[in-house]
Amino acid sequence: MDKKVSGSVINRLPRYYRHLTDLCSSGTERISSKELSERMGVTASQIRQDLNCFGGFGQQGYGYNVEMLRTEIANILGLNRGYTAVLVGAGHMGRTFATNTKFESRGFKLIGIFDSSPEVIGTEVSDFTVMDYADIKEFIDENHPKMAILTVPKEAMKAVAEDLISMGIKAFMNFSYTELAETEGIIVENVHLSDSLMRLSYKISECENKEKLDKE
Amino acid sequence: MDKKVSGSVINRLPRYYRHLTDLCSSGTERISSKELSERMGVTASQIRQDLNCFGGFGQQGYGYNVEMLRTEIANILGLNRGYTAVLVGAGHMGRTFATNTKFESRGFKLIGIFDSSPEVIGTEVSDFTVMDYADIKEFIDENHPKMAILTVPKEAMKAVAEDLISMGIKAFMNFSYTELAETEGIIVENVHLSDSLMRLSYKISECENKEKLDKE
DNA sequence: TAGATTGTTAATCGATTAACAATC
DNA sequence: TAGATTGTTAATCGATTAACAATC
Repeated sequence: MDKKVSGSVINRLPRYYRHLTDLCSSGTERISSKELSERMGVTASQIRQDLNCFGGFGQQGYGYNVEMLRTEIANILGLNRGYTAVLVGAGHMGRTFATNTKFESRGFKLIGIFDSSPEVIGTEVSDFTVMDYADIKEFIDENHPKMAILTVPKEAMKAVAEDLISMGIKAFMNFSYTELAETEGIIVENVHLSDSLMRLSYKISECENKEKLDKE
Repeated sequence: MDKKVSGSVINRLPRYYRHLTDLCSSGTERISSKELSERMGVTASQIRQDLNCFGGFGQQGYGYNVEMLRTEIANILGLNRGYTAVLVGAGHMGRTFATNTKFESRGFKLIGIFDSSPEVIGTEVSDFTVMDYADIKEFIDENHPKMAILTVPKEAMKAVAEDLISMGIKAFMNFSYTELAETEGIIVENVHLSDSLMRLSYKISECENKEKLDKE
């Protein structure tokens, strides 16, 4: 029925959700695509086009009900599903992500944290006791987590990913510098913080070059 | 002279850099756009188009020299500039980012870490002693950092950003859930980890829906 | 009813891909 | 020289914007 929704639209959905959440908590009841577009710095046309990929959530002459639209987007994103997740690698990044992330309101439920280093196994991370990676197969066979968060060193990433794929995990969030390729049937979201840093570096250089040119 | 390079091209540059770094360390000397395209899962055409925004780095009949191309991209990204950076907010995320990030090879040099909480001020984070945020103006006036990394709670983000802008900071990397708008003359790179999580949630739901349909 | 704003179609713009002459 | 592969132009494709009839 629905034709495939483009990647650009999907990438914008979390941003809509974020802005609608803000509007909700500031008590706004209704908003027009025009008002929202001004807040977000996009065109009203784009907002209407994007939303209409999923259905007609607005009302002519009125606009959109903020709370209703927020709920619709949450459903589209699957934020109500509570997919189970395990986190592998309880180093700095793993501990931070496990501690800071509101999994429940982002579509997931964290159910276990694993590491292979003896100094880390058994330590506490935000309500969890870090388990031995050697026991992960048993855990997966029992609990069937939907997703794995990989916060392991980049040298280990590929082996761990293959390992987990062989145990039936089909979705990954990968924080390591090396990227995990999206192969058949496997869903991957790569997070590369250093890419963001490099993009920022580019923008600063570009800006400096422009200033230099302006002076001439 | 150069016309404006599109955002899509810039977004891909760090990925090229990453792959070229891998090729370098595996000792590969030359690569054709075709080979690289297969490794990266993009078209050879796109690679050639992208690179030619910045110059002709290849040689007909030969391809590209890996090391030379990597250096060129590093220069384009400004990774050799060592822009000075301060980090504000030494909570979990701040400490992790300060510790895990290879600033030197990503265009930056971290020169100071700040926080406003008395329990955190004075503690050590990877070679740095956390300084009192109350003293940041003095520090900025003296050292003129180019960029600030914001790892503060979302409630504090906007006030801190305005504060720092008034002290002359023009570029930000923002980790807080609330986004920092790109206003005139201010460069911003927003990193929203929960957006990535939501995108992954979408992809998993989409995939499940498809499976369900296939069964019918 | 009159005004506002949607949903949707059509027009425009930009990005990606294909093709090929230039040339190492 | 012959083969390979670039740089670049032209063709295609997709995404964004504009416009407007439908309708609350």
